[in-house]
Amino acid sequence: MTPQDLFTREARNLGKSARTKARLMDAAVSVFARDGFEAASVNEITRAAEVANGTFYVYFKDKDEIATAVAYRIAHDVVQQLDAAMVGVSDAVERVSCATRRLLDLATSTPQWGQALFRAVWIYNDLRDSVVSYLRADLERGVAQGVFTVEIDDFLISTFSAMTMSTLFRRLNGEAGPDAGSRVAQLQLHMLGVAPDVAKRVAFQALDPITLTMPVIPREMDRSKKN
Amino acid sequence: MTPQDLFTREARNLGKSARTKARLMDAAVSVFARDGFEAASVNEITRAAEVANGTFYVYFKDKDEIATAVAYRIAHDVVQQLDAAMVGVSDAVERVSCATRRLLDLATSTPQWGQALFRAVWIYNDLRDSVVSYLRADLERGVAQGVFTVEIDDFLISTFSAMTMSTLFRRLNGEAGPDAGSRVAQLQLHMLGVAPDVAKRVAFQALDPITLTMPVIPREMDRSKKN
DNA sequence: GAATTTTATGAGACATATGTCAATTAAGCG
DNA sequence: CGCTTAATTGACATATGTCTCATAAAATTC
Repeated sequence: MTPQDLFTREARNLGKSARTKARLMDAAVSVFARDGFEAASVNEITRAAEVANGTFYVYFKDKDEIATAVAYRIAHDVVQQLDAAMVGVSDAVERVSCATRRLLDLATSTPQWGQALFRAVWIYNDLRDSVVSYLRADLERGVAQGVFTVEIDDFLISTFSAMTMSTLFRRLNGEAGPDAGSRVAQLQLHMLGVAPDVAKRVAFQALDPITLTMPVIPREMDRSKKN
Repeated sequence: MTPQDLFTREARNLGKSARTKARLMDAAVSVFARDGFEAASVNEITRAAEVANGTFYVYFKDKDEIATAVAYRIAHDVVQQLDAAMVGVSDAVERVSCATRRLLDLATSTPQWGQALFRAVWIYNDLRDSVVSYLRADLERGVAQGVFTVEIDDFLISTFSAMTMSTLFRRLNGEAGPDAGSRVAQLQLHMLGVAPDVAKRVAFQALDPITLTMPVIPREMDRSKKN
């Protein structure tokens, strides 16, 4: 179990069944990250999880089921961490910039999750919507505050997200350096109509680092019925 | 043969071998567009081309070979058409806006090619570079003309392209309407530091429509040795 | 129109994936 | 410990895919 195996870590005090399921999900994350959703095979996942082929089907109906399970868990956890990292930031310009930078930091600090998140967002549209749901509010706040001078609609939001996601992609592939978050945030603010000097200052201001962590569930809670 | 079968059309006056190869390439385009590169199978391609399985291997070593052949041809043709559509446009702001809009128009006018182009650009990095090669020149021209106020480097160019490509993706999936080209061009100009009123005017100015067409090679030229 | 070269075919050897199931092993418990 | 239930296993039936090759069909040449 590597430090990347967050599900297994989370389940280490739970029953055997929960642990095996967690192992499968961690294995799925790394196989999806390496091969992509399409190319990944159930065999590859069970091999990575070090369980027999048949074990997989005890926990998941098929590849699609584990894919959605993993994708939604990752999206959920990332959104939660993002939310937590943003409490106390009220200025719209800062919030928008912060969200982009935090998302990139998080995804880069756990590359396999970052990869899986990236791939999942392309495939599951409603998942993408959930990841960017808070974005719309921040953008509209900025318009209300008079700092953004563009019309906020689905097109703008999609384009904005695409900028973030493409940066994530390049970051994960080593094509962009650690300042990529700040740089794309700056360009996004330009796009929204923020004055260049303000954009530069906010996008490059220092941010204390965070990493993706997961709760450890105590043994007592094992009573929750496993599916 | 549907009007989409551009390779077959181009090869209709050539020898049998060239025609069969063209049929395979057209079939590959539509299968790749429908299923993606990974999921596509040689069987599916030969079925679409209405040839036997073995015939495929006469012309291509494997799936990868036809994939690159198709991807590079499409990229090459699209770039060529794009170039042709831009002669006479010298203003940097107009050129940049025009290139984005034309690319989207082209790719949308032949959706299967658009899909294949989109997928290919994600997979073959050098191909992406070739598609955006002229972009750098136009961006630098704009800086020289004093109309763009950002630094032109790989990061900016990648982000810029990602905006175009994500729009292409949504356009092909019906998530964006015919004005998507103008809208994303406008946002790109904002990002580059162009004044909002200029950006709006240039991005939305009328453009006479073009569609993807291919040369018809006369029978005489059949002497070119087939690979 | 017969001979020769080019092109196309599809059966088949081999590989890998999916999902099921009867049998085996491990865990939990009084 | 012995019994019951939960968890795991891996062989197997089925399916799909890749690539080769001996052979057939078609086109070209003389």
